[in-house]
Amino acid sequence: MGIAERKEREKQGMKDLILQAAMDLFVEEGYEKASIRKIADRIEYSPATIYLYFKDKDEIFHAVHEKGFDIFFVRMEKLAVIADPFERLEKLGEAYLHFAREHPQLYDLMFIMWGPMDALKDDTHWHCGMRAHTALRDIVRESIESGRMKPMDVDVAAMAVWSFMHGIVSLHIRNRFRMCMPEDLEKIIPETIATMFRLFRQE
Amino acid sequence: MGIAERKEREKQGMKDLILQAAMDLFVEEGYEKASIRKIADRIEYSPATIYLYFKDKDEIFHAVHEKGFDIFFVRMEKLAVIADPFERLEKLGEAYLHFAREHPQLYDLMFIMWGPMDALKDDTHWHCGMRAHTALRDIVRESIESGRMKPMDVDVAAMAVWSFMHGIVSLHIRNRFRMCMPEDLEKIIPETIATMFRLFRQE
Amino acid sequence: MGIAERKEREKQGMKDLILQAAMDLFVEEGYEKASIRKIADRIEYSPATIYLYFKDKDEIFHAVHEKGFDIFFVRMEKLAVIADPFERLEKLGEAYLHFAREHPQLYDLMFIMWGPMDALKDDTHWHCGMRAHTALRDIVRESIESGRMKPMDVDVAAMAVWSFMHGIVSLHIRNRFRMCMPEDLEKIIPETIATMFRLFRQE
Amino acid sequence: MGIAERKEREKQGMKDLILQAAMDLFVEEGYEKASIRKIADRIEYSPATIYLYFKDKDEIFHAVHEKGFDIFFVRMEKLAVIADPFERLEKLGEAYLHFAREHPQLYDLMFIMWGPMDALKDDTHWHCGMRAHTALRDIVRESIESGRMKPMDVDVAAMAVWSFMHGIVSLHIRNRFRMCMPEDLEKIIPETIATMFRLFRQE
DNA sequence: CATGAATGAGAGTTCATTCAT
DNA sequence: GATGAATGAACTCTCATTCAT
Repeated sequence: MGIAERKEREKQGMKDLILQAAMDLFVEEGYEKASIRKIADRIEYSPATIYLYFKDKDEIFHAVHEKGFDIFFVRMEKLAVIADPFERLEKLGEAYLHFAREHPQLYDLMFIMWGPMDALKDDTHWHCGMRAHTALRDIVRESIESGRMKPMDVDVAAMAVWSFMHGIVSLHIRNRFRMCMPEDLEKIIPETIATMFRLFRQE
Repeated sequence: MGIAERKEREKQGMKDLILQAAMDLFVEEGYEKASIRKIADRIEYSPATIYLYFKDKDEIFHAVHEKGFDIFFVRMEKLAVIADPFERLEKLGEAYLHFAREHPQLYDLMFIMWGPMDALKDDTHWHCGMRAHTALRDIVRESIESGRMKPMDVDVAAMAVWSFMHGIVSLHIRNRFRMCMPEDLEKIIPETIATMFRLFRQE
Repeated sequence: MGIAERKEREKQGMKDLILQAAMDLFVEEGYEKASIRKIADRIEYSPATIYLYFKDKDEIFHAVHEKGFDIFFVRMEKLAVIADPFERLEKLGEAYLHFAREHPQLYDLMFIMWGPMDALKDDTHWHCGMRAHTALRDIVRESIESGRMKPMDVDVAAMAVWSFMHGIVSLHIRNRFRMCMPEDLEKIIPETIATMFRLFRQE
Repeated sequence: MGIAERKEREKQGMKDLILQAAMDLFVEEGYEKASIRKIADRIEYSPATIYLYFKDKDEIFHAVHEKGFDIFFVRMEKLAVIADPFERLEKLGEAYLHFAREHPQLYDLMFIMWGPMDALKDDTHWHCGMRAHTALRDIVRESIESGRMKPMDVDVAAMAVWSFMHGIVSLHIRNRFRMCMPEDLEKIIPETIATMFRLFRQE
């Protein structure tokens, strides 16, 4: 079994190598300009080799996408141990920020970038987004029901929280906060997030 | 002077014609897929003609960008007549949403898309962003000072408001709210915005 | 008007240049292997230039095709002056042979080669073939009705004549008569054709 | 000797397997579009395996070619039992038609297609053609000598018969008889062949 | 001023083929 | 004996851009 296993591991390793290079390129240049050739160049393989591991450009994009959500969900699920739902929501916000700062390229890909989105293959993407959104909604509902969060419509609250978090994170990683000095940003972003959650908290 | 003036006017007219077509195309197909040839076809000139008015595709991109901010600022300035600063802030939020929904690809271009930002040409972009941000900060400050908005750090509040508005608008535009039915979105988005502003209001 | 005319002539000249090179290649290497690049190389232009004159590879193929039939029909029509229908038929056979020997590549393309034949664009091809076949049928009918040709079903006779002529010509230009010395072929082919027509003649 | 023999048999078995798949593919998609990979897929071996049995695609082509002639000759030889030479000739015509209709792409490969005939490898092809032609000539000679066929030069007659048969069959196979309905073709083709032979017969 | 003509570069993709294992 | 992995070369086609006219 050793051989088959090793082969499998090597195959996965190659896929990962491609995905990493692809991700970098997608984020650096956007989906359209990131070419199979450039991906191949970067990992020092021939373009044809890419096609041994992925059917086409779309498939690469979706694979990177999925990989991003895998990491994302692992992070999210670690918060499940926090008993107080509102505290869980706050930590979720922090985790969201950290994820975005640690994997700005992935975040970009997952939540900002236009992909091919053929509707056909969109399933994965849609499913991941759905799952994340449902999780958020559940936490928000619990928070409100527990009386720790101001009473409001659950869907509205979930949309508000996600929108705010996405806004701050995406403006940040796309460098739209240039009016602040980087060292100030380091402080003001968490502060802004904290302030927002304070507004939602039921005192 | 008459001749030179007329020539200047004609030249500007041609530039506008090109920009309008370019904007439409960027809007319809995105930056990458909007080719010079397609722009030329649309205004029934030859591709070469475009180059008499703009150095390259980048320059068109930046000109469209600027034009977008022109439209944007005209909208914003109409709100100056509103006396109450917090009400002005709320209307600003509404105006922001309407701008984004009426010109989604323009919003995309201005606030989301990377574009070919060669540091060099980035000046314009930076300047526009700065101007918008300063305007927002002023309104926020006035709102807090007038006691109509909860007291908090001005920079934090400005960042919070902008982040939220950008977040909701960009998730919407880039189709990340697919979990809601379009007709529901129509209602829930304004509701969410209203809810957010209520949280900021000093009761 | 001079300028427009000259331009038109030059444009047609370029088209002809491309078509000539394309024809050579189609025949030398077959439709599949004849690439746009090779056509471009042969006329010492860039591949992209080809696309200024023809939409795609199909269009080139069909244009060559049409050109072939143009030449073909001019030849055929010259025979209309011959009063006796059966003699006209015999001369038609000779003309067919001469056309094939003078333009073996065109003949190949028109009557042997597989093209793309998308059914969609097949119209031209179909139409040309139809026209040629109808002309043949008319001559055959006249020949029989005039009593100069043995009485038989017109459709059968037309098919027989065409099949025979095509057979001998195509085996010839595709070099399937290698068992005969070239100088013998020169004699035996016309002789065989003459013999065939003698069989059809009503003595 | 047993082992070597078995190995040889197995090797031949594998070759046959490949050839069968190749033939099917050539038949279904034509030579150019039939890729080594597709052949390999079909027999569920890897593309590399093909190269253990055949040097390259050309060699496969020629082997299929030869196989085609094998089938062809088996058919032809079955007619040897017919005593009357002219009747044998007529049956040969019928057999030729049936072979072409049952294996149209094989016929195409053997008698129409250029293939990658490197002069070098052309030997086989030439030899097969020669053999077929000689057989035909012999039958024709016998027919004439027996007085059942009109007296004429043997070479001329052989060429005429083959040309006609090849013409009707190849126009049919390459879909140049589109002016007739398929169901009409079914009747008119055999009729035309019968008519032709009647012309050759000595009454 | 406007353009027709041209092109180099590059896109995604497929193929026949090789070779270490 | 069989193959997984790899690749160079080729494919059709589109693009931004230039330049002589």
